[in-house]
Parts: sequence; structure tokens; C-alpha cells
Amino acid sequence: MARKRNEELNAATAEAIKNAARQLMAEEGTNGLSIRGIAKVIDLTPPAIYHYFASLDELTTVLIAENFNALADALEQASAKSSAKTAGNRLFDVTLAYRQWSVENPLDFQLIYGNPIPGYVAPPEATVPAVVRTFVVAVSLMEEALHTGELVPVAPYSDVPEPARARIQELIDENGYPIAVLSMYLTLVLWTQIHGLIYLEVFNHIQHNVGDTDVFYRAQMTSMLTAMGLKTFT
Amino acid sequence: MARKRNEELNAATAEAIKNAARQLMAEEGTNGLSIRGIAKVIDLTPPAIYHYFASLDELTTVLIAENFNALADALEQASAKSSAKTAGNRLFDVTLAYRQWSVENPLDFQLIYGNPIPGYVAPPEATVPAVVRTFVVAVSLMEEALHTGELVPVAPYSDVPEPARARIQELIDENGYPIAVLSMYLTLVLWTQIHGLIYLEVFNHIQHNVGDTDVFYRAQMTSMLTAMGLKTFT
DNA sequence: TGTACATCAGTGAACGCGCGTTCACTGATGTAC
DNA sequence: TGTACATCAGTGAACGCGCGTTCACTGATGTAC
Repeated sequence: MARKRNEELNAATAEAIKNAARQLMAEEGTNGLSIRGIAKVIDLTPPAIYHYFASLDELTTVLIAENFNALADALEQASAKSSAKTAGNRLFDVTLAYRQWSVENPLDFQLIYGNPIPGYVAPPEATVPAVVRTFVVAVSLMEEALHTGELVPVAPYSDVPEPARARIQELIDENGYPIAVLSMYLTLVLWTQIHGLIYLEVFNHIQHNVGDTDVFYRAQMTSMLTAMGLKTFT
Repeated sequence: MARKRNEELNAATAEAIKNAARQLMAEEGTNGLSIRGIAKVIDLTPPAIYHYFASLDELTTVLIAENFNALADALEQASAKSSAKTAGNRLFDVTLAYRQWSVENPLDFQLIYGNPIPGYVAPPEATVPAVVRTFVVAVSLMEEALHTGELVPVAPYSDVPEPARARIQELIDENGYPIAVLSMYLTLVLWTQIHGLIYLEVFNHIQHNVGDTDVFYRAQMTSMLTAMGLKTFT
């Protein structure tokens, strides 16, 4: 019981450290992250942090993995929430959730997709599974829309150009994904458009040109999904 | 003559400082930029730098402005080089030049479009004119393609959604741009897709999925321009 | 219930480092007579 | 042509700062008898 209480306190402090880390990044950018800065925020001495994380790099890795998972959670929730709708409309909702999470947590987004902290490289084993989670949500809805005939591929998006086709086939084979090359290709293309809009918004380059970024984003998602051949679309 | 020689040496040193700055960023990321680091590279003492730039921020501002202009130069050259082609094909060439400059100068791209150096905000008067230059190249080709009937707007890209339409009209009126709202809208949409692909490539998130990024980029530009209604397209 | 012991979260001092910026200066070069 | 002076690019020392990380330690808490 006492031991358990200890573990709880321990976990609570680790949480406090991570929260302080996020707060620092929110205030000063991803490079504002520092052991000493965190210590100041939660009123501990810097060495105390080392009881919870072996180094600043390890802490960063943990934060990155958590961010990917938080994004994946948001997408899965969006998908589940609209489970009464058609796959295409659910996919649309998922793209909205992608942006929403990103602009609500701009520094978390920057940490995982923006320029890396100098000298730091995230270990793939800590991040890849979480990245895959985010991708799977969208791909499976795309696949479903394709299967049900809700999405009827339209040129120029009905053909997968080489060598992307070959590479995607390879990825599908390697990992045993139960999906068509076209589903993955269309999702990838959509994914690039999503990130263009989000990057530009998070780095503040688009607001000036389009007025309301939320509405603009919805319009672009609608346009692209329509151009790809999605029918019966809200 | 002697005075002139002095001025030349002076300008040469300023160039050396900027080159050292770019080299440092290339090696260690945009945050690797430092007065002391530059001094080390060109074998001067740190205070000597202050004869050429008033502060690190001023140097950064100069670099940003130069980068935007270098990008604009690259686009204008691409446009001029293919002046025998139709507007639509020239626009395609310009989009290729946009990516080419960005992936050849990834740190220069990151400096102007990536996450800001913490605590630094670029003064708009130093950057906006150069940004506009890059945009004008593409918009005017889009406008020409629309005028000649080479581009016949196709749904869903034939309508400009509100409030983007209102905002774009405002920008056109404020600045006296001699172009249609639709030209600017389509260019903006293309611009978001371009940046999605480039950001993901520069930050190393797309290579794994698509194989050859160059070919993939061309395919996406072709697809999007086609979806927008561009005809007779290489 | 009371005492001796073990655990371990957190401390405080120190390490070596790099940073932007300032200041008074030096010394080569060019200029004016 | 020769000398006195002005210019100014670059120096060297110093400022106060923040950083990650290490180390030997303390002292409260929980554990075992």
C-alpha cells in the first residue's frame, strides 16, 4: 500500500515533468525545452529530473511517442464517434480531427513533424508504431469507401504512378497490410495535402491569405476527396 | 580607388559571414547559427562581426530576405527559361523549380518556412516583398492559362469558397493585383500542396513511403493541375 | 508498540561548455599637406 | 618624396547568462524485527 502510494507519487512527478516540458515548449518553442527550465517550473533542482529520465534526449523521445499516440487517439475517437456515417464521411471527419489536434497542440505537432531539435534523432522503434497508428485510421476508411463503391476512382487519381506503386506494394507486403495499393496511395496524397495546410497554419504562413483557416481547410478536404472520386459527400 | 578597394573587401567579408552562417545552419540546423560559431569558421574574433551586422537578429533577417529572393530568382528563371511553352506548362516547370530550390537548399527553406528561431520574429517589411515575388511568378502564369482557355475550371476547383473569396478579393483590391480571384485561389491551393510535399521531404517524413520523391512530386503536380482543369499538359 | 535499518527522492556544489554583447584598445592602411 | 594625422577593421578581455550532467550527500519515509 505504502509502496503503491510511492509509485503513484513517482508517476505523478513524471507527469509533472512532462507537463512542464510541454509548457516550456509552448512558451518558447521546441528549443525552449531544457532540464533546468523544467526544474524551475516544477520547483525541483535539475538533478532531481534524472531520477525520472536518463537524459534530455530520453525525455524528448518519450514526449514524441506520446504526441504521436495522442494524435492517433484523437483520430480513432473521431472515427469511432462518426461510426454511423459512411466511410467517406468518416474519413472526412478524421481529416478534420487531424487538423484540430494539430492546431490545438501546435508545439506537439512541431515536435513530431517540424524541424528536429538540433543534434537529436528520434529512435524509430519509439515512434514508428505510433505513426502507423495514425495512418491506419485513415487508410482503413479509404479502403472501406473503395470497397463499398462510395469512392469511384477518377482520373488523375485512379492511377498510381511508378515508382510509388512499387514502393507501396513493398510496404504492404512487408507488413501484411490488408489493403489495396490504391487506398494507400490516395491516403498518402491526402496526407501530403493535409500536412501542407497544417504546416503552413502552424508556422503562421497561411492565415494572411485565406481568412478563416478552419473553413479553408474543410473546403480543401472536400475538394480533394471529391476530385479523388468520393460520392455522396456531406 | 583605394577607398573603393576597401569597400570591396568590406563587402567580401560580409559575404564570408553570410556564407559561414549558411554553412553552420547546414551542419547543425537553423539553431546552430551563432555569432561565435561564424567567427570561428572565418577565423575572426566574435566582436569583429559587429562591424558588419548590428546583431544576430539583423543577420538572420538579412539571410531570410536573401533566401526569399533566391527562391524568387529560381522561379523567375524557370519561368523565363520555358517561355516558349504554354502558360500551363510553364506553371508546371515553376512548381518543379520551387521544389528543386527547396531540397537543394533545405536549411534555407527551413529558415524561411520552418519553425522560427526561438524569440526571433522576422520584420515584415524585410520579407513580405520577397514573398510576394515568389507568389507573383505562379499567379501570373495561372492567370494567363485561365485567359487563353488552356485552363478550364472544373468542379470542385471552379468555385472559390467563402470566406476565402472575400479575403482574396480584399488582397487584390488592396494591392491592385491585376488578376482574377480564381487565379489567386487556385494558386493558393496549389501552393498548399507544394508546401505539404516539400515540408514532408525536407523534414524527412515522406521518403520512406514513396520511393523517389522527385517523381512523386511531379506526379502530384500533374494530378492537381489536371484536377483543376489544365489541358494540353505535358 | 518501539527501535534499527534500508530505501531513494531530492539537494547543493561543481564541472566545462557555449552564448550575445560591450568596451577600450591597436595597428595597418590611406590621406593631406 | 616625406611626414603627420585620421580612419576603422579587427583584437582581447570581460560581463552575465544558461546549459546538461556528475557527484557525494541528506533526510524523510517505509520496512522488518
